[in-house]
Amino acid sequence: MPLFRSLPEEELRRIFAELKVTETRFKKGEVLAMQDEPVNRLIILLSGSVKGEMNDPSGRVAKVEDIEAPSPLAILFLFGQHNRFPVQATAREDGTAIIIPRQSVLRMLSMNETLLKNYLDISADFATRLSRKLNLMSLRTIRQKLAVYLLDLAKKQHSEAVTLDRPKTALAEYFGVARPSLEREITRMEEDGIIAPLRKEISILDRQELVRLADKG
Amino acid sequence: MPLFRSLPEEELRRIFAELKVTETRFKKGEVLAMQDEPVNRLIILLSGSVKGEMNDPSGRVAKVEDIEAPSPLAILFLFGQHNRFPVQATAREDGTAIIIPRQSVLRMLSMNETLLKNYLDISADFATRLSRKLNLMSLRTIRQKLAVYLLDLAKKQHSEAVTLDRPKTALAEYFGVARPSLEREITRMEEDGIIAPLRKEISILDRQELVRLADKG
DNA sequence: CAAAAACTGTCGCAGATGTTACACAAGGAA
DNA sequence: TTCCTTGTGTAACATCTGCGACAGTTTTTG
Repeated sequence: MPLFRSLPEEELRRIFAELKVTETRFKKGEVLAMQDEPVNRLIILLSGSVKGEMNDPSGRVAKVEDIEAPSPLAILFLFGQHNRFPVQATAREDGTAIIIPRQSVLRMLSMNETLLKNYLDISADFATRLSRKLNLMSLRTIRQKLAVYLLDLAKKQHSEAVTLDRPKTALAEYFGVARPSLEREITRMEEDGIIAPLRKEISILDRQELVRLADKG
Repeated sequence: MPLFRSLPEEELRRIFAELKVTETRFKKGEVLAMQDEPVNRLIILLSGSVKGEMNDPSGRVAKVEDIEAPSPLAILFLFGQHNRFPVQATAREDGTAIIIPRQSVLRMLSMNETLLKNYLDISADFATRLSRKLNLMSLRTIRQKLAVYLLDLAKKQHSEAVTLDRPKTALAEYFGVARPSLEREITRMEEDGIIAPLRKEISILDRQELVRLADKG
């Protein structure tokens, strides 16, 4: 559990003794937090997983985000003026979570500097992901997004032959583009000799060109 | 100064006495932080203003963000694993700032709960803005973005006749679209009887339709 | 005040993307 | 295994958007 990393168990126990902390079980399909509901408590997944959905009033579901235990929900929005859940959080499977009211979180963080550091680190990591995605979404063309994404994957996987970390369907959704459009662009980059795609495996043939695309479009 | 709001001056003085805090002046055009430079200190603008730019290696400038005093820079990225400035920060005019090393920020926050709360509130507000922009960028069409943006403005300004809070040039950039495309869409929505635009003043004629667009596209 | 810079409004065309539809492959569940 | 769900690959066509250019207006600056 990243939030409590490096904390001696007795210290943790001492802190918890002073706080209002609830542990709860939830079942698959249960709604842990409604969209636009005020975030007045920190929900930390201990086990299980949760999906975040934005519901159109038209009934359909829009964007999706998955969160695996152990991880906090909406930690970036616990404080501030407009602190509301950006998505509806629904359990994907049975699991457990602990719930800490905002005021208790505040007290908890001021009780232990390591804990505070952990909290800030976790928040910053979420913010970084948010920022990265925003950068990706700001790119004009699908080709450009692909270039950035592939280079990023190659870096993470330390290889010029990358394996997509999600199905292309999900990747298209992540990019905010239509799936066939993404496929088409992959095909075109293959025709241009930049990559060699095979299902989820994509080899980078012309790294220089990818870098050029990522930088300049 | 939001970060130190509700803090008695003597308390503030007591805290500062224990920390490494530097005050600095900067001149117009000076670079306060390079893009991708590690964020190992908190920079708080006391006066003046700063622009954030992403530089393409091709020389041109990409996205822009403006920050006015009093406000911290890159507060969301001070902690965490990949803590680097997302943009280059350049002074738009002469001004002053205080600089606090990361470690001192940590100590400072654990010394006073009000200060901690302020810090978390400010962070959350930035995260909220980031999240809102991401949502906007995720919308497929310019028409949809406009709908969401106008409804948001109308809410903030408590009126159906809104005044754009930035030039259309800047709005197009914020949307990540070409300016003429934005103008065209405004014209079309006028032709459709949804809005009545005049320079920066835009009256909402058919709110229902706007809401429908914002929800479903 | 005058000049420069930034902003607004509009065209036409080329290119990028969305949409819908279909066929097939892969993987999981009964 | 067989069914069923999800993912992959491709095509044609309509639509949306980007781009460059230009003229006119407003705002800023010296």
